[in-house]
This record gives sequence, C-alpha cells and structure tokens, in this order.
Amino acid sequence: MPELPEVEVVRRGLADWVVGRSIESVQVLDPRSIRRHSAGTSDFEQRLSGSVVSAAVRRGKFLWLLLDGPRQPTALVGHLGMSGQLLVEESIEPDEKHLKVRLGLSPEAGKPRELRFIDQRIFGGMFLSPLVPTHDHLPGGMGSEISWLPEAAAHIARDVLDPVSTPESLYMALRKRNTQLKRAILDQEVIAGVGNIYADEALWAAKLHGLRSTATIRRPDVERLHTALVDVMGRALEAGGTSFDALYVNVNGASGYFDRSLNAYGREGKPCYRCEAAGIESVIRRDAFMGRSSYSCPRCQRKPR
DNA sequence: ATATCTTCCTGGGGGC
DNA sequence: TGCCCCCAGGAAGATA
Repeated sequence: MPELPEVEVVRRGLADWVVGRSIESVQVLDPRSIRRHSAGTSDFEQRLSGSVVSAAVRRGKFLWLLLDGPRQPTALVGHLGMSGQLLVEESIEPDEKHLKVRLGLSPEAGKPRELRFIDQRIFGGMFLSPLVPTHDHLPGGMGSEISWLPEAAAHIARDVLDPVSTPESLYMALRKRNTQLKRAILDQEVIAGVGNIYADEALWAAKLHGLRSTATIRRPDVERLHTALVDVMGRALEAGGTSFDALYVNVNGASGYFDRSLNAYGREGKPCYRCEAAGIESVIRRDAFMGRSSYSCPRCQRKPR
C-alpha cells in the first residue's frame, strides 16, 4: 500500500505531467471518494473546473495540487489511503473497475488528457481545502516558520524526509508524549509519513521494541530510530523511483522494495536476518497491536517489562 | 486536556 | 464449488 515513498513518486509524476495545466472538466463517479468534501459533489465539480494547477506538494502521506484561480488560494488534496492510485491517461483508455474521479486536463503536446483517481477500498479520497498560514514549530530553538498548508493538513507534523526533521526534533516530540513508541511514530502529528510497514522496519533496524515508552526513551535510541526511518524511507523511494514509468503517475501497492527488502514486516516465523548473520537462532514474531499486526525479533528488540 | 478506541471499505484468502 | 468470515490499512471523530 502507498506510504510516504510511493506518495512522493506520485507527487513527482504530478509535477511532471499535470502542473501547469488547467482542469477543464470534473466527473465524480463515486461520491464516497470525496466524502471529505463536505459541500458535496456538485460543489466539488463546479469549484474545481477551470482551475489551473500550479504545483504538486506533499507532506507525509498527504498530497495536494495548488490551484490558481480567482478564488481564495485553494488546494485539491488527495490521500491514497491504502489502495488509491492517481493515473495520467488518455481519454480513450477504458474506465478502471474502481475509477472514482475523472479530471479532464487542458491539452499539452505529448501529455495524456485525463488524471484519474482509482480506489478499491475507498480509504483514500479527494477534497478541496483552503490554504491557511500555519506555524510550524521548528526543533532546537529555531523558532517557527509559516507554511501555507491546506486547512485539512495543517495539523500534520513535518515529514520524515524533511531536512528540518532531525534526531533532536524527534526526541523532543517523543518525549512530549506519554505513550508507546510505535503508536507515537505512527501518529502523523509527531512525525509525518510513517505507516505500519515502515514503522516495523525502522524499529527492527534500530533494535527497538514498539512497546517502549516514549516518556523514558533516550537520545541514543532516538538517534538510531531517526537514522533507520530516513534510511528505510530513502531506500524505498529509490526503489519506487527506478520502477516509475514516466507515462504514469502510478502507485501499484507492490513496490519492488517491499518484495525484496523487508526485514521484519510480514516475516512471522522466519529467521531474523541480523541474528542469523550472527549465528544465533531467532524467529520473527507477530503480535496484535492497535488492531493490526506488529512484527519484531524477540531477541534483538527487547520488549520492555 | 490527552490517550485510546471505533469506524469507514472491499476483495483476497483460509476454513469448512 | 461456494459460502462465510476475517483481515489488511490511515486517519477522523468519538469516547474515556
């Protein structure tokens, strides 16, 4: 499913294929996909029609197109949920089974005429949101900075791959919370972009158990965690980038990275690679956590008592 | 106030 | 073979 690296690949595709063009027509095929647009389908279609896309922006797993128009500054916000796709395609292509929204784009040489939102499970969606000036509190006494963000995404923290996210800023954010480590890194208001898979991968790489308390976590632990998060996201982004077909703005939910490089997630009952390399037998276990699964090595990720 | 639980949704897959 | 039930996931809103 799409996580930060996949969403970034989509953003780059939108920047290449959609930015600078106008949205000439809008067709909502399933209103559930725009349920976060509270004014409804016809309002969405009318307000979006005729706007010009000036940029593609991402923070965490939220993605938005900045719209230039006569109205107040507005973003078309998209979230892929767990099965969403954005595809740039020719109008002649048959409708996908789970096509939810079709945007007709102004003609441009060599570029397809439609941007389509496809979503099987409908956890994702699109909606219009006004841009609001938002204070981002920067770490380490650097004060605050104003960013113009869609109102609906203004609460999201800085992103894992944002240079402003540092081990120290993560340490400060974690220490402010009183919860379990994995809960905290999945919380988009602590650090944006981490989903269940990368949370488990980063915790494994940092040799930390997700049940550790954020209130007592130490700097060296957080430094390893931050390094692991940046590393795992960075490598996944490279993998997603290399398989990116320039004709598509595509997320297919099965990036090559997932197939080859997972150390913990989905490996229940299989040997922990790190322990194996050290000549020690240890098997990845799966535990229920927050209504989903957590994978960890019982030996090198010590569970707190 | 903060922390945690529930809900939204579909189709693949396991069990029988 | 087919049905039924569970499971996967992010995040908003409800609840404790």
